[in-house]
Amino acid sequence: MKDGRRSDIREAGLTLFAERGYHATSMDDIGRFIGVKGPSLYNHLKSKQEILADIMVTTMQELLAQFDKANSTGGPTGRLREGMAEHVRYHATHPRDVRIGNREIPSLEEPAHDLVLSLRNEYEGKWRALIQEGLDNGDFSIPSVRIAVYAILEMGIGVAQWYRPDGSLSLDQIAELYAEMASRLLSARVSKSAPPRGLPQ
Amino acid sequence: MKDGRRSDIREAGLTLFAERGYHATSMDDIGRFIGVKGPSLYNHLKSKQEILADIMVTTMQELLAQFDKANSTGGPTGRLREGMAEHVRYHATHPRDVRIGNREIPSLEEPAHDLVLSLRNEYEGKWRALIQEGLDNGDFSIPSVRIAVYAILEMGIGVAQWYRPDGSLSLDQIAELYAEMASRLLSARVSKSAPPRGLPQ
DNA sequence: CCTACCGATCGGTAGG
DNA sequence: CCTACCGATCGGTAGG
Repeated sequence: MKDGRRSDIREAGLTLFAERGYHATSMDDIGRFIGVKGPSLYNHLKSKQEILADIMVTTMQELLAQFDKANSTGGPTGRLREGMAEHVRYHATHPRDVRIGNREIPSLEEPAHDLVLSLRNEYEGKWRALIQEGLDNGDFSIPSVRIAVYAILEMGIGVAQWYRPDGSLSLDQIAELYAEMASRLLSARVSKSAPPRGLPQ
Repeated sequence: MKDGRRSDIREAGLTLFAERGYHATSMDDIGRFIGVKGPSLYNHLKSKQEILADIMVTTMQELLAQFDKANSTGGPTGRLREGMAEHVRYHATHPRDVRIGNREIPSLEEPAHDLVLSLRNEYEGKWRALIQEGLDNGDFSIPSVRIAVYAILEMGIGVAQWYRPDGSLSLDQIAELYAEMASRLLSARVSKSAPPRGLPQ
């Protein structure tokens, strides 16, 4: 059942699509990356498009699953901090997936295109619900839930563009810093259940 | 001197590169957009790459010029608010340019590729200087200037993806909202020179 | 501004 | 897994 070649091809697609883009990567390029000729890839898949769809759908499903874990218990302030930390951790540790996910939407064909868009909407919806809840119970203060969600998600996505594992801040420190920035952005009240942990400086 | 066709071609490139991507747009597509055949374009330019380079270099130069105007006078808090409002206004009103600028960097050839990267560095450097100044004089409080700059710029860039002129908030209201979010993110002290203007709700 | 055409490259198939 | 090859499409040129 486990097809090792399938995951080799996926890995090659992740690297090459992220570096050059989908349309600038040929099947020969992908084959060369794993040491075979282009046409040999068709023993493991039906089309180039299949590689892209697999990457983009799986990425959104993983992101949703991670968020659900972080968003399961506690009040809005604590869940905001945990959710943001997880959002940042995911983007920092999956830079190729995220880069492709934000860049190749026009390159996706149906039905994967619609599926990915609906998964993105689902993810945004979970965030809207969380922030709306905090607004309703007085934990947060912000003029527009929708715009706050855009701002918070977008600033976390950016981490994928600059994070390096050998940087001066650890991933946990960076995740905590973004959790703090998201809290400030919403003027979140300090909660007892999730006190801010120590930040550098 | 004014070659009307040149700006027609640029406009076509803006629309098509933003929608489909550079490599997924052919010279015939661009020609069709302005009502000529693909080969006729070569009377006005030397290569497809020239269209992309023109778009990306001009965009970064405009963004830098806009920032310099907004960042010219006052203390860090006021300049932060004005700079952020202008950053957001530019991204909201140039969605195609910005989308191309953030997506087609790998499609750019030298020397334009290096030029655009250095213009981006210059833009980030101006923001770092502004925030460092506010940190030094006690207007701002944030553990990492570099990460705060990434977060602030990135959340403003995101506006290009969702802003519509016929939305419920005006562009000035949106710009002001982002200026407020950036201020909160930096825990900016309220300054006398640039009091927060009225926000919706 | 056009038609005709070039060499190169593409995704994918045939056949072994 | 390979070689050989297909039809289509690409950016760009020639020549008018």
